[in-house]
Amino acid sequence: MEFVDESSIEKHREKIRHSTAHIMADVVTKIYPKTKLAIGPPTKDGFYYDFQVETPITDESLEKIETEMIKVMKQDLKFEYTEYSRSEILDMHKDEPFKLDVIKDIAEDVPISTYKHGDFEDLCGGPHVESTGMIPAFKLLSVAGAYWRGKEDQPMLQRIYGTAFESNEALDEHLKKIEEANRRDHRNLAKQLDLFSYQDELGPGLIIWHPKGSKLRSTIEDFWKKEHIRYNYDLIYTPHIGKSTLWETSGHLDFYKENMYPVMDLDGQEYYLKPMNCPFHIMYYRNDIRSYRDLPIRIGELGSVYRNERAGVLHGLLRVRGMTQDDAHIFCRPDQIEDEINKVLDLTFHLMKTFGFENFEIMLSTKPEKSVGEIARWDLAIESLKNTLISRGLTYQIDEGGGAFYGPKIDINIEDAIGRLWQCTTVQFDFNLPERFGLNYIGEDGNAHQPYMIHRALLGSLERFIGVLTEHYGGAFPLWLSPIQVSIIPIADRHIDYANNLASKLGASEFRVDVNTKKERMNAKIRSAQMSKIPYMLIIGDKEVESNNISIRHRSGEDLGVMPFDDLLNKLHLDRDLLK
RNA sequence: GCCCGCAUAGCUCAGUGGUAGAGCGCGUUCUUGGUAAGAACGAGGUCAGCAGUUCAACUCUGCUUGUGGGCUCCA
Repeated sequence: MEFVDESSIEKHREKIRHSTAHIMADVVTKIYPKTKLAIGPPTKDGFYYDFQVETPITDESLEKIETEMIKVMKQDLKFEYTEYSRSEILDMHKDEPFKLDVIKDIAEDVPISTYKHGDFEDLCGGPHVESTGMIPAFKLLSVAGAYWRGKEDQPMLQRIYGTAFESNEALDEHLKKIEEANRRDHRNLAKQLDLFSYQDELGPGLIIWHPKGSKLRSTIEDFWKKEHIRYNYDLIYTPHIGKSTLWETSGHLDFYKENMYPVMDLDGQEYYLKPMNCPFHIMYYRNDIRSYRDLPIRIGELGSVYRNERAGVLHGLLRVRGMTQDDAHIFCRPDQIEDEINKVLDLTFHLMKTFGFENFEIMLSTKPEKSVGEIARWDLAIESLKNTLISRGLTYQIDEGGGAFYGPKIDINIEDAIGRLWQCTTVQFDFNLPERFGLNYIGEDGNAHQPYMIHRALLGSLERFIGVLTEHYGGAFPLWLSPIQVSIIPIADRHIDYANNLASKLGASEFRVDVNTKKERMNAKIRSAQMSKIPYMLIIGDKEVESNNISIRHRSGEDLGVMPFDDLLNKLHLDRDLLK
């Protein structure tokens, strides 16, 4: 079978996957007779089917289910389409509560159909492949829990995930992609590269940054600060706790309390650990009378915040309880909004491209039903966001009603080396806090006006960003980010002095250098540097000492030859500073 | 928070109702070597924690904690 374009292969896969889900449901209902069926749609990468079963389905059961599915496929049963009247359908499904729920949502005048193969008939609009024999390649992947209709107050169902493809080759390719993603998992790489850890005794979602991870992080922080100063931000520092009155004014105690750590009592005053930086930046803004001439004011901080994330959502660096946001709040006049958004986007793309991200997906979220702030402000803000995106020629999707209650926002997802999207950047208007804190500036007319407030985090949080960055590079960071940039490998002990001397000369140019003086053979030292993904290895033996040269090897395996120190330094500078 | 797994040495993992194993790493000794692992010896574990069943629990049961895959939520 050949496919002329992407969309036709996608449609074909949908049919295969949907059909595979039916076959799986067929088998599951036979192995677990009291199963109630929920829904089983195709997804971007495969399919799933949700069941309510009496005994939990385990990973071991998957094999059995697969085996039975293959039998059904071998029988090559036709998928037969039938339309029913509403009363027939309701009667057929009287013992299937979830199906009844689905039927309720189907409009009265629409015909209701099923697809049947063998003796298994499932409520379904199709389409399907012609028969069960037309599933070229499939695999069941995992079992998971899932709420009915994705709502927490609904029953918890058992979900089986699987995937199916038009050929074994395509399936293999997909499985390899999953493997590749696992190979890049930042949690494993963090152990291998000794970047960070989290430990039982500490508490979940709290990160200990090891020296190498800290080096990576501070390199990012230094770069971030330098660029923010260049883009005319004022960087400040604020405390980690604040009095309850602050959080009452900000509204966090009303709307965000369940995410905040419990109250601390001190001298009869209540304090809270901060879940966000905004109120502190506002404290700075409000510390002085502001003129329209002062605006825009851009206040930035690498602000550490603590949030009581629900235990089940924690995940490595990507979801933690203590994190540092690359936060900033911009206070500006209405006529400055568009320019400010433009500048934020300039800075975002500049940072992201420097970190090696080239492709982005942009979401614009508009006013939800429940919201604060005048309509005119919402309209102006949304228009400004749109105009800026359009004038830059950026394509974006609109999430209608997806904004926060306090303002519209742009989220930017970055695409990593293996095509996955990660949400890092968020640019949000806030009509709530300026109102609550009574922020103002004195306008040209001598009257007080409320400033626009834009909240933005570009990397998101350093934790998440470093997690993403680690997976993007598979741990092989570019030179400027590598915790150790150069490993010097003396072949024998008599070369150590030369190696140390070389290390201090490179150190003088601010390269991060390690001299491997272990009692190992050169090959073992190379291997060790290789496993640590150190970009450059400098081999020092008799030949180098005699000729006053250095032998260079790159972690790619390439032998870069022998050169004098000045050439080496130029080469490293070029890689670190110009190719960055 | 909810569903289902998992928890054995610093790391990756075997293992049995009758008081614990490998590889890597670490230490010592020998070896001083040319681009991905030189060799020998040695140290290292209340088998996550607490309770229960049992003559006997690392192994079975329950709870707790942590963690993995998801759901929900989110930087």
